[in-house]
Amino acid sequence: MKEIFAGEAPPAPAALAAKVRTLAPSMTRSMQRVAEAVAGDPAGCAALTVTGLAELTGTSEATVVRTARLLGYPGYRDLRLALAGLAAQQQSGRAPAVTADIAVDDPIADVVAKLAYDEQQTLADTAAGLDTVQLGAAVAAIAAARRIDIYGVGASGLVAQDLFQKLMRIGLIAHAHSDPHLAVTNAVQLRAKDVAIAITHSGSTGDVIEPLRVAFEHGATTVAITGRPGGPVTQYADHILTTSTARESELRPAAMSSRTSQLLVVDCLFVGVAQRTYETAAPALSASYEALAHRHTPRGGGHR
Amino acid sequence: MKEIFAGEAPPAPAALAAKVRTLAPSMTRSMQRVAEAVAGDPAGCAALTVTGLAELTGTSEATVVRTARLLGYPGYRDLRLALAGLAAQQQSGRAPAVTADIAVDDPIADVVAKLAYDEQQTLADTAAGLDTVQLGAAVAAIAAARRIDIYGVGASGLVAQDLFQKLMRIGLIAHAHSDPHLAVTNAVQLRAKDVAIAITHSGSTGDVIEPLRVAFEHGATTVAITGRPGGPVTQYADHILTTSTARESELRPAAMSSRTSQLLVVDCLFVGVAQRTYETAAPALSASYEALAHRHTPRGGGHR
DNA sequence: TCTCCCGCGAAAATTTCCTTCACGTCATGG
DNA sequence: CCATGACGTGAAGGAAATTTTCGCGGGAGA
Repeated sequence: MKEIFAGEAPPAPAALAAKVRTLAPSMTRSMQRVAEAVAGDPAGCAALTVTGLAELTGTSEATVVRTARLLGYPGYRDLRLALAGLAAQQQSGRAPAVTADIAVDDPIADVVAKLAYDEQQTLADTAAGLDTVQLGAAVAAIAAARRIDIYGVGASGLVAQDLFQKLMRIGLIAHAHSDPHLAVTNAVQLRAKDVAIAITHSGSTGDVIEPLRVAFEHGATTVAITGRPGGPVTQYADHILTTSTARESELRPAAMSSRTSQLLVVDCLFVGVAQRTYETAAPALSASYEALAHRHTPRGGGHR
Repeated sequence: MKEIFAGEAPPAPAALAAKVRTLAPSMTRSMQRVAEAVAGDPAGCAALTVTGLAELTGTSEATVVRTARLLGYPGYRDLRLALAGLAAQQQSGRAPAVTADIAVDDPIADVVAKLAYDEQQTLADTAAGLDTVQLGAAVAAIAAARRIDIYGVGASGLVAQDLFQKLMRIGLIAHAHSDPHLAVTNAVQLRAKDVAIAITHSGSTGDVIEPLRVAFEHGATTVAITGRPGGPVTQYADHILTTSTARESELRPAAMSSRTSQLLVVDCLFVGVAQRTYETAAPALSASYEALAHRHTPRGGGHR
């Protein structure tokens, strides 16, 4: 007899390389070897059985299956199917144009091209890896919230500010906290139907986890935007939105691509909420637009 | 007796439908049913086991295997892999239909796709439209500056903050001002060899132009990051970096794409400067990385 | 009507996949 | 310093898939 399985995570088709990168930190050594092989040569691995892949990577079949599970598939068989699909895609599509790292002596034009390409890639990965169910749930919670608190420090703090500005513009009551103490003291005020959002790439930033935990324990709906879906922050999160992790280099800190990824997620949240609250959001948006108009000097003229 | 099969035809990747049609006449009735199902719904069939497909077509497993053989595959397993590949291909083929505007009733998945696509487009436009000569000059000025002041308000204020954080991380003396009064009072301090950067999408934000003008008149090198290369701000700018302007809509304020564009420019500036000051930038970067490690809760499952 | 041939599927045989369990290893805490 | 626990790991056994074998049954030709 067959049972329809109401899975929370539909397996990823093309977002596999991204998923590998995202989940790599939470993998064990052997699993990383398997994941690496899979990401490096999808076509080749698709031709192998569990046993074959286990031998190739010098691990056991159990490890291969475990890796497949971690990547979101029910078992190796399904990973293999996805692999075949991926292989076919990058076969037909243009070559994935391996992005060289940025070197110290790259001419400035190359820097621009590489950065733009990398960020585009990051966007594609993020979009592919984003769980729309979780996103929808988060949107619904935010749209219905009495009040929204957003936590982020460092580079993620700017993303938190960005979300705050956007939500405020459509008339929602939101706050962005970058001071951990104030964040915690404010989190205590949250109740059911309020929403708390934590933004942290590493998923283990204590200054951000702590207020989220408090909010969680006070019954608020909690959302985590993180690049590590298995990280500590997720244990207090009702909804988890995963950002993609691009490989970093010396001249290209992780903060750069994680920011791009986080901003896309934040934009999605915003547009989703704006859709749901269209009746009030639309007038609020145009009102704020109007209000700003007079701060623009029509010609470079003076001012105050 | 078993015959090693010296196949003249390696399995067909995408030409499956054609093959089915070609071989249909030489098939028995049951095999035709199987072939038809396979050609009609590759994705669906790829999800089925031999038994499943046999049941679906009202035939037996043996027949399914026979059909797979006839189509040129060693067995059903390989047919299934090819099917998965085919499905993935024709899935990706229908991607670029996302150019439409975001509507109020778009499902959340569409919102994600459209936003990602738009931002990718913005990045490409920005990279294409960026004047590398101006960029190089700005980089040189920043790398040699005694001090860097950055002006931005509203959404651009966050970009200013981002640049500030980055420059600070590589040991430069930078400030980001969002308070126009403080900005002006600080701009008075600037001298030759100092750099002032104004970030404004409209190019006519008085609060940002004013401090830039003061800096300009005090002999500092001035840079404008704007979407309007002819706007008022440019009359006080030694170097102009143009950001791209994507079309906006009701649900997608201009701030969204201008921010993406501005951030790319800022990243380019940063990497360029980091290259030029590599000797000091590299250690500073790793030092800041080290310093942050302590703020992460250890038990995250992380390595490295 | 009988016979031969071929399509067809049930069930055995085999491969592949998954699960369970026990053994190292490392880190923690006494 | 050793005891203790947690975890990563692979080996072996069990489940499920795939492939093969084999025999039934139906139709065409004689």
